[in-house]
Amino acid sequence: MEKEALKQRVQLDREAWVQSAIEVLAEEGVAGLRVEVLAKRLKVTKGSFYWHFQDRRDLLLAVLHYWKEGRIRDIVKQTRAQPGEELAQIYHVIDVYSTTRSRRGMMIELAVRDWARRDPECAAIVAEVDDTRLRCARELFLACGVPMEEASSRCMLLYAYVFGLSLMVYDRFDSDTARIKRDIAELIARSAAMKSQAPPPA
Amino acid sequence: MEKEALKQRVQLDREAWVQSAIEVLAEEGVAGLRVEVLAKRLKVTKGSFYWHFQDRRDLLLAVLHYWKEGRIRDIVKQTRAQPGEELAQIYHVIDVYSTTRSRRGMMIELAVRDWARRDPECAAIVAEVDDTRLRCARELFLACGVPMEEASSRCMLLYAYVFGLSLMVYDRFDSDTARIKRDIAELIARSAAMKSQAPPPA
DNA sequence: GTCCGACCATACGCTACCGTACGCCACCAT
DNA sequence: ATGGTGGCGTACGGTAGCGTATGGTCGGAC
Repeated sequence: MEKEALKQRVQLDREAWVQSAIEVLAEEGVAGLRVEVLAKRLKVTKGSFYWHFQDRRDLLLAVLHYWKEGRIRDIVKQTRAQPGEELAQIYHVIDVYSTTRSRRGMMIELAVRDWARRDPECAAIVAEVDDTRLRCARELFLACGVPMEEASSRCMLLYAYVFGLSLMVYDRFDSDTARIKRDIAELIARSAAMKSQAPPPA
Repeated sequence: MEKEALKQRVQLDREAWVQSAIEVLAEEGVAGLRVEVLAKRLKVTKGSFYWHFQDRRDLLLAVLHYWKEGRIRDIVKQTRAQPGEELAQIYHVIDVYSTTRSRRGMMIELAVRDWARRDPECAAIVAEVDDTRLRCARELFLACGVPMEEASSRCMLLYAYVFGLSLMVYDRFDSDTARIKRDIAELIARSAAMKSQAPPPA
């Protein structure tokens, strides 16, 4: 019998630590990601931690790679579209990132990016993820008939917008932020070069 | 005679501490903004710090308000345009934020925004700054003949874009990022509703 | 049964901080 | 000159966090 089935309190492995670390990362940022805090959250002591990890840096790098793998998996899944559905998929991508639905994911994203500003190793990971994101999104625009250079610009605008949006505090600016987001999605996704001019999704 | 003139080592005041704190903030983020580190940078001990400030929090709030005042001053200056020069001014604003020229200012901006994600008091300050920014930029669009709702959307897109852009690592994506930035500026600034269709600045 | 190794607890030294208490000194007004 | 005060240094207690050393426990292989 598999041990996971009956025992509530399974032995921890690296992945359990990493997943818990990502939780803390989302809530507190890298600076708040401390060994003893994490151990307390997992209801063990750091004796366990230093069994699974060389040191704190070892955990951080594991978190980074775990995050990268997950992101790239999600990206290729999100940017896969049936022929003819590419524009709708673009709208979907914008929607996913710009609404509060995926708040947790965005918190992690922002924490990692802030981290990357001061850690070259982290910046390299972010560079990989961004490169993948931009290329995948560009494919969608290209499939819609947008020429290469414009497609590059628009997908860059797309991601810069969604990340930047979650950095702003705009409650007081306009009462109808939903309309603004819809209009912006239009501006980003809709090109004069597109063949299909189907209306955006409701 | 004024004492500043001859003595290299002037007595420190609150503002000197705050300015130095903003330096550290840009380099290390709020988490790295420690009293004793700052004191060492100013070549004094923390005995001095606790003379000028109640505690660390007191400094942080002072930094926040100093930053806010500076931002709002810059914003109103940046969004002031001669009649007929409004579109050029929009391009200028995009340019200022999206190039590496004002790297230092952007580092502070990002540090403050990351800070705001976990500190409601900081978030309130950012909200004020964002509100001012958005309203001032909207005026520029309105002056260009863009209707209210579209002006709101475009200025929101503008700032979200410039902040988001500085979070991304896109070196590997395209060799000609300058062209991409120009094209994006076009997409953000140029509306079909505009009366004047003057070409963008070189 | 016993032995081994995976997993974890405990205890320790060390450093970086925070905040406080208090002492020192230069300078200014009287 | 002298006392007061602004500005800073010094010293201290306390906490949080990193990493190490070492011991305990429990399950499985034999």
